[in-house]
Amino acid sequence: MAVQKTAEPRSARTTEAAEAEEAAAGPERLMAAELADEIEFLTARARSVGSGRANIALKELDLKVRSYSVLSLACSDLNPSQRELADFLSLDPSQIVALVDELERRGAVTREADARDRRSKVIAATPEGRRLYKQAFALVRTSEEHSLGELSHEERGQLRALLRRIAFKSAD
Amino acid sequence: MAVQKTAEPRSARTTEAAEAEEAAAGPERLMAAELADEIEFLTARARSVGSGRANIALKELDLKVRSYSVLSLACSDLNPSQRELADFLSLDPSQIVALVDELERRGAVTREADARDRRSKVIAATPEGRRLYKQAFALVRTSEEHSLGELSHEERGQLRALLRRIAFKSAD
DNA sequence: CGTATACCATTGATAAAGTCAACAGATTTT
DNA sequence: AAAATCTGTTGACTTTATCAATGGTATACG
Repeated sequence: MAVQKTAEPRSARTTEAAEAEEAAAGPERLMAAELADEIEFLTARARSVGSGRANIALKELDLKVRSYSVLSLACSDLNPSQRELADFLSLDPSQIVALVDELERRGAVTREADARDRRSKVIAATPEGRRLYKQAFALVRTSEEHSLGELSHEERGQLRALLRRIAFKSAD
Repeated sequence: MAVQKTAEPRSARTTEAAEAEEAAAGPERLMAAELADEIEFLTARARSVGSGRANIALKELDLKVRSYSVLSLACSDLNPSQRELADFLSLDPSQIVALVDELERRGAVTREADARDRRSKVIAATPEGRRLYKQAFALVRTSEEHSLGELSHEERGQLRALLRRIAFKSAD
């Protein structure tokens, strides 16, 4: 119904500018701006669309990328502590508390006191947590596939390697 | 359960590990986790550290990456409307209102009614806004330089190109 | 023509996320 | 043993995100 024709943005033939390119129209007319060359802006936008999509996909499991990330790390055999989760996920320790609370309430993870340092608690996934993770992983996988669809396997490798270097710069 | 094995958990100064470089220990023990291979996670973390640093740098001008981005686009000669800013920056239109309000209050940008479509307002930078942008750009530049320090010029080009493709996927 | 529909900027309400200080228990340092 | 540091936790508070509703404007359609 009523195809909204986007009303020819700003480049409407202004008598004089007739020969100009015929409106790249899209919402991406601004790609010509200087900002669009800044890697940090592109990173921010990429993550926005990516995690946005992932959140939608995860909704059917009542998860968000945040809780998914915690669950994922809990499923690793690395026995992360909450502090490590906070550092790794760039979150405040208090936010981890809430996320673990929720996952624990759902029976997906457990807090077990670390024998070596009784201050910290290691987060581990329950069998049920692992089942949940499997499903979530599949959804995220599909979502990511959708987001990175245009990139070849090799290009993804490049991108991953580059991002890893800026995401985990040594202390400074 | 009772996984007391797990090789070398956290500290445990096992006599033999002494010769190794004193534990890469860092908060990045978890890089071995599956999550660390997901591009979207890396993207999220990269933008977190990046915009975090940029925000700190911009504080001396009383700007944030958000307001800086708006200002930057206002300084382009593209005459963006608020709607376009919202789309481009992945923000809600109502957030743009607040950001433009602030910049306008500071005399950095103006809202001028679009002659072609009186619903929309084009955001343009004042001379003072351009001066402010110049300073901000320098700060962001330095900050970004600090974040991407390890990447060669060529690698930055690759990264930029790859990010652009996933940040601006056509509609879907 | 006029009316219905869609759009833009704006406001306001509400939820989610981020930031910070303080605190108890545990560990390390001195 | 005392001081200093760390971990998880709570709570207050700010910022950001999300969504519905509205007035003014433009387009579509009959």
